[in-house]
Amino acid sequence: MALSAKSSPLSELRIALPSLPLRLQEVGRFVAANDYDATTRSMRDLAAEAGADPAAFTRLAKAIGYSGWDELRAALTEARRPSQISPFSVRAKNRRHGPNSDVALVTDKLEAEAAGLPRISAHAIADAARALHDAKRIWITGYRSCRSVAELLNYELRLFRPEQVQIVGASGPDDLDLGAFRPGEAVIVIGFTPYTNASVRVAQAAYRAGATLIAIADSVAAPMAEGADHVLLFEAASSPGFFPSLTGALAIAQSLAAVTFSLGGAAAKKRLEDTEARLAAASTYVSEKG
Amino acid sequence: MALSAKSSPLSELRIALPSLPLRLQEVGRFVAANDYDATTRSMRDLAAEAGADPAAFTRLAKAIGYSGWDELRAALTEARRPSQISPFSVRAKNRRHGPNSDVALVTDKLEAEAAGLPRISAHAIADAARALHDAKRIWITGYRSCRSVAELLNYELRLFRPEQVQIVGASGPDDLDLGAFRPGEAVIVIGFTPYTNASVRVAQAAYRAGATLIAIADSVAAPMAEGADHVLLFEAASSPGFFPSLTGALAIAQSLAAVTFSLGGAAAKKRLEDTEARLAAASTYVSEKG
DNA sequence: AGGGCCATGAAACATTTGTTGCACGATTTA
DNA sequence: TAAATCGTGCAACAAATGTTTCATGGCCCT
Repeated sequence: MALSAKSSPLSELRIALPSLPLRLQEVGRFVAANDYDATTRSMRDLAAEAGADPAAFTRLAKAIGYSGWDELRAALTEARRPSQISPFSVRAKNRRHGPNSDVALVTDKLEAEAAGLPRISAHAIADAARALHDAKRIWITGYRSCRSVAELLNYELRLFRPEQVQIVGASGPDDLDLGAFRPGEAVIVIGFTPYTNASVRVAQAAYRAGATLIAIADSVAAPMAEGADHVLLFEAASSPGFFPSLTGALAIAQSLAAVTFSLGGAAAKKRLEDTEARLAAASTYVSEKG
Repeated sequence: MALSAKSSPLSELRIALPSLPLRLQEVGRFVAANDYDATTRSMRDLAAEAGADPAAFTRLAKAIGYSGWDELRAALTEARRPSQISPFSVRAKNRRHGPNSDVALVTDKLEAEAAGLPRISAHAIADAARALHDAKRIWITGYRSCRSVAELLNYELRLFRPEQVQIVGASGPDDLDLGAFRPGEAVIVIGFTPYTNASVRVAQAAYRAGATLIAIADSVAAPMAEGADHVLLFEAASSPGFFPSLTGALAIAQSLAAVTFSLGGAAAKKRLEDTEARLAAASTYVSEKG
């Protein structure tokens, strides 16, 4: 079984990389970034594109334990070979118990989540996005594990609508924000069983203020979905394991942001580009290499 | 680029196959059945395995309109090249318009994400979880949109290991935490293209300190994956839309937490129950209705 | 049957491949 | 400061690559 401690050539490369000479690091990075070309094109060809000496590739291979470039490339080729075994056959054996029950747990979890995603209603999301598009201001709420989803939504929406989006409670006690809800604004509340009192309070405040309420929840019976103009459902409990799954909620949040952006048209695009340009100017990102 | 928009070289081959000489048909079938080997191994090598003459490969290539085997192989190689990630601006364009384009966008996004999830390596996650289980302390890092994933991971892990988990930079400047990394501790860094400098700094600090480095990234070539003991890959660019998808990263984070919890056994379970009991006592949750 | 045609395998060809020895320069050590 | 070590590019090397040529053998047509 291929389960042994032997790892892929790319991991070997990655682990050895920091302890390598400068030039070898360069070509090592190049190989890692272009491993498909590494398996198909010639060493000299790669060297020309990487702007390095052909010999460096041979030396790199030897430095990480191969007899030469040929052997390293062969390893990369095998690692890339399309798997002939179907994932189902793997699933069939070693169920539940045994040395690899952890792996089975992960596999189950991922498959369950993948199966859950398409059940999300695309129409409902598109409708909610239109509501967001029309909103003068957008408030976002999520407590406990849902806070992460709330923050991602906040982040993405602020990329192209910086002044009009904020998380409830971000700049002080929640209660202050609750009084600020106005008609024409949108309030998003994210949550699932067991529901936190705080999120329900936010939903009620939004409802009373006449703001557009968008609930992202695991059930239409969720208390924060009461009186909501839009309810977007995901399956929190669909996955095996001990914590409810947030993948569905996150997928909804991302779709919501994407559609809202698309509704924003040229203006939104301009805003996003400005933001990206500012980040680039502040050298937030690692610069691209040739 | 030899010819204009032609179909894939493999279909060209299949079409021309019946009108070819006997021997060339055999070779052609072999190429069609083993096109991965055709792109990676040498002509003579293939000939030996197919039980044919090396010259037959050159003749086959010429028979279907290529200048030689090299050119045919180049075409096969390009046809097999993994779909490259297109930059944001390119992806933003060429969207179809129409009344329901928004709905289509959501559907595309969800389907793509569902398809991407099962590609995550369950083994790698299980291994990383074991490393987390053994770690004396766990540091978590994620900037910009990845911060949301980092915070979810932090939240879930703290449910059963409250004193040993923290987000880098949560209690002051990042730099203070970077000096606190120790061998025996684990550092998780989450990120994708374009990579923030800050996340790379954290990864390097972890490496230098001898801590166990776990990278959750979109590529093995990611700078914060260099020297990492575990790399968990997700597809950020797999989904249509304008922002990279975090669903994969989130699924990894949740699986990681679930497996780590399961490794924690009875002790972890006790911890979780205590936490839940405390939250219930503080009446955080909405009480069940009859 | 004979003559032309084409398919086929083996061997020789010019290129290109991965590798290695060597010299130069930078950095470290005594 | 001198010696030693290491990293690096260049150039020459043998091996392997794809291609071509040539001789052979089978096939069809007149």
